[in-house]
Amino acid sequence: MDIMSEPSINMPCVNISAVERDTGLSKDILRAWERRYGFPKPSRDSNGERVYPADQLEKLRVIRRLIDSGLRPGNVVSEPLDALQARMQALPSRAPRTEGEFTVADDALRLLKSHQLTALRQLLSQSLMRLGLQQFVLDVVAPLNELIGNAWVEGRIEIFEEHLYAEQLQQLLRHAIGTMSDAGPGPRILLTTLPGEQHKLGLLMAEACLCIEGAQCISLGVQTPVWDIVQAARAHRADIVALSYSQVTPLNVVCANLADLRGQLDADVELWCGGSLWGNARKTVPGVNTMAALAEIPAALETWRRHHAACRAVQ
Amino acid sequence: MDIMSEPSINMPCVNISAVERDTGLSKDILRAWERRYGFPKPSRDSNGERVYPADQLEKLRVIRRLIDSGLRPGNVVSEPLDALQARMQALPSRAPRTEGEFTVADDALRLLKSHQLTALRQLLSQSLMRLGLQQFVLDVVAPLNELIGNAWVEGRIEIFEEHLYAEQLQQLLRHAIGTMSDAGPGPRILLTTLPGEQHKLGLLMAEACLCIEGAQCISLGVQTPVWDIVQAARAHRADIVALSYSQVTPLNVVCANLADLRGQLDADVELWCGGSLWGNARKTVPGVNTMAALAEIPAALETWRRHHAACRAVQ
DNA sequence: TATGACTATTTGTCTTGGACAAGATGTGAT
DNA sequence: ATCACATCTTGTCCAAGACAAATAGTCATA
Repeated sequence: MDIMSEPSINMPCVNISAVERDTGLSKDILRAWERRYGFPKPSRDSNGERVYPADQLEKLRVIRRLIDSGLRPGNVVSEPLDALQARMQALPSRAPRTEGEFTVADDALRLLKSHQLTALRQLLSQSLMRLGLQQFVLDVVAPLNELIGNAWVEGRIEIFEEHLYAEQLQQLLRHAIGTMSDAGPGPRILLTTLPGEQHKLGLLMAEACLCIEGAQCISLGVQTPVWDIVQAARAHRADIVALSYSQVTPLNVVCANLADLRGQLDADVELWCGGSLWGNARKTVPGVNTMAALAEIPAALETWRRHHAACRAVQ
Repeated sequence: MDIMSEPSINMPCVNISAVERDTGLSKDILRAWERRYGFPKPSRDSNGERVYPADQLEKLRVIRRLIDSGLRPGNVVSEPLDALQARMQALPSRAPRTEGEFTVADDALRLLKSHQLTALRQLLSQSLMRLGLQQFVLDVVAPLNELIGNAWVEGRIEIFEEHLYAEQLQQLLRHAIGTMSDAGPGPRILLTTLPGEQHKLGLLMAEACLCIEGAQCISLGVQTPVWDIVQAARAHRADIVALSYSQVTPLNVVCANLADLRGQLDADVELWCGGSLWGNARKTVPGVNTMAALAEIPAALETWRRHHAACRAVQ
């Protein structure tokens, strides 16, 4: 008798910690949903502790994905599984343009989906060589990022595929940046993200664009606490602190953090913040230079250089 | 008035979630210790929620390390900080040899502390060229990691310095790995860490040692959920899934995760798990190959190759 | 002196039910 | 349309208790 063909009998049951691990939903959330929406509804073991069957875990994964794509728990948690799957199909797909420069990104996505890692690496590497780093970042990586992001919320690619993509691109960009001379005449720029922001790719893209323009980049990697950014800026006498954000962090949180950091940074250190979330943001923080796109970087650097030269002349 | 000389004024305060992130101690544990031992004793904000000052957080890190080394919470949590630091000194520190290979690590730490980034990069790069990748990883990076880790829990270096160090070393290792041919004849190895484990350096060190031995490494980066590891292993037909852990994750959690993953992975895929936490661990998980040090990797690969060749011969 | 069995203590994790603030949504006025 | 205000929603935190697994302590036996 095949053990795999009878899931309902041998259905593996797990405790609340395992569910937290597998779904990314905290214990508090799991208990709150059970109380409020009646799902999940785990059975209990001899000790009264929750035991989740595999099918509820599966449904939780679907719910997680729907919530990540913008739906609200109250609307989806209590619905049956087939209704949720129908909603998955009906998710709004953002107009996929298929213009000239985008074909590389499309090809890359196809290769990623079909797990042809070596070919993907080759395609990206060739594209980088052909276009040069700056154009590669602006015309290939940025659209590809968006493509991948869309595909993820629509459930067309898995998390591990997104991880894999990010890893490949990081290797490529890191390598390209590393081969440039690091003793540029430009400003000293401290690069990092604040706690909660894990996306390293945006940071690397910014670093690439800055290095090309001759800036001297010092990257702290991701998730540096505010206090440590302040200290690092002092220790390394940074002229500019540059942060990167993806869309996942709420705008209010970002603004609060920026205001906090601006208050603690020395006044003569500029604070730049990039990320696509500034595209349609009305909000602005005083003393912070926000950029919606990587393409704005060269102009910003030019402005800094002019301003800085003027200051020096005055002194 | 120098702001740096008065840490008690600008001492950053954090909530319980941040403490959980930084120390690896769960909210439940933090509350239980406060109830049982009277420490930590955070102040409360206007809403009655815990607010931990930086010095308590630092003490928690020291406590964490002492517990990991075998002491019990009841004996250390309620003791004053200086007594704990005295205990730290008395730890059976793995022979702080000051022999030849270690001087590089010492020099590197000095350069990091004095913010001489370029010199640090040069030192590490030269050391890599002189020793070769494998010996560099085993004899320089591993001890340096431990040095930095100790310095960090003892408050001798700042978080941003640790970030900076990790970033430099990642660049170096990534570059070195990238220049090797990636079409080795060895097993296909899927590399990643589980959610909660953010330390990428250990992963990179493992990747370096594996690639040198001719293995075909596919890195997913950090924090891949169990379910996605399983899918990735299938999609890329991995022979081995290799995980990396630093000390911050509790042994219990690690074992639970491993057992979970082992249960979901196909039976013919091996599961390897490396990390210094296996050094003094009595526990072992069935079906998981645990390694306390990177030096064990070549032998493990050799064993796999022999076993695999034998299996093929039988078929 | 070891080794094994048994008891006592320690310690991590789970439980319930309540609370609250920040975010999202709806509503009405300008 | 845009803004301010009121009203849900929802994630996170809290308290105090419970319990089982891990660990230490005790004692008897080989």
